[in-house]
Amino acid sequence: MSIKTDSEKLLNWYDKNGRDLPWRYKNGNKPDPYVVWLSEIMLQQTTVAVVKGYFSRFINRWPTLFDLSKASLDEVLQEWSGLGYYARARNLHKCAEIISKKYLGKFPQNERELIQLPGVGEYTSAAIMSIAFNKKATVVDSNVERVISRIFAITESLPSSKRVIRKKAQEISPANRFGDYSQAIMDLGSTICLPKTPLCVECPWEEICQARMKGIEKNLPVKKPKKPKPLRQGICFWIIRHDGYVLLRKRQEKGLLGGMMEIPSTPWEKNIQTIDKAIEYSPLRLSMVNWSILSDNVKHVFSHFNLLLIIASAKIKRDKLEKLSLTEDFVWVNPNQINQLAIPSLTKKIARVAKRK
DNA sequence: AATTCGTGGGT
DNA sequence: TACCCAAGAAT
Repeated sequence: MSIKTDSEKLLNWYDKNGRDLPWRYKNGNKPDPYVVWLSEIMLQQTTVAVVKGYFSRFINRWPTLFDLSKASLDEVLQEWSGLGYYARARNLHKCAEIISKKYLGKFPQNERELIQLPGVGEYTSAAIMSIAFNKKATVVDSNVERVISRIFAITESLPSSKRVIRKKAQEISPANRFGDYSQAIMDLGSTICLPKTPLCVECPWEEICQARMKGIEKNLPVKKPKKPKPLRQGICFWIIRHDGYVLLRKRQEKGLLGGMMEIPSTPWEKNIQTIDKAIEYSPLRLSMVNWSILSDNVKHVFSHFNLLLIIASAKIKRDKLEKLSLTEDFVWVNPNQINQLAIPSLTKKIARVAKRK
């Protein structure tokens, strides 16, 4: 097998069949490192279909890295709302400041410095190197893992096969057009070398694919079975002030949904508390209000657990309000403006159910 | 090495 | 419906 002609075959296929994506530079135009970086951060563990809208809104609001570096973290989190993995948004904000101040607005052009930036790991540094600067670097994302596993019929399971995969991916990388090649092999994975039903007859690498020769392409890559998601449960508190405003709370900066606004709730645990016990976690005392339990629950799926929330609703009277001592992470919000805040999808979901009650 | 980090499209 | 999966990073 000739490595040179194989990479050329893929590049020829890419020239005709490469995807038309909003962040991708058109013929002749030089890529903007800011655009490459922003899109790559958004695309981490996130589908193209979902990213498109977010990318468009970010670029419209902050056309350059310098614009983004002047935004507050809360503004960035608002715009990131619903995209998930919010540490990405926190790191994005931090990284923008580093690039604008330490690097005077220019991304460094070597992997050693790129990988030190917050939110930039092995994959993303290689993506920026190759796509933004057309320098030699091997991207290994889940597309590449699938393509390489099949081309070389690697039957060792992920993630332990990652080292072999990386080695093979580096061996077959070309001697030029580094950016195009990175995008080409990922396009191949996302449009031809599909997880369930690979379209081998359309694949420029059909003849060299060892898994195809053995007829095992659909079974690769082998993945270690994932463990089941446990169920966590809780009770959240929809607290309505006399003027209709609702009480929200900002979550701590780190960890799950860090820095995002939430409906106050009990902790989320394996066993649900009794209502009386749960209300002890509420910002309000039982004596101050009458709680009603909504008939509709909220189910939500996180990356590593399922959540079931019961909604307890209460209206607080004007004369009780002054007895309320709220720490500064609490805020009263117009329920019709909740969607403009830095909220995760869970908060949006709870609010939708609670408002239609 | 194994966990923790969201969400929604596709099947 | 219930899975699978996604241009992964940080710890």
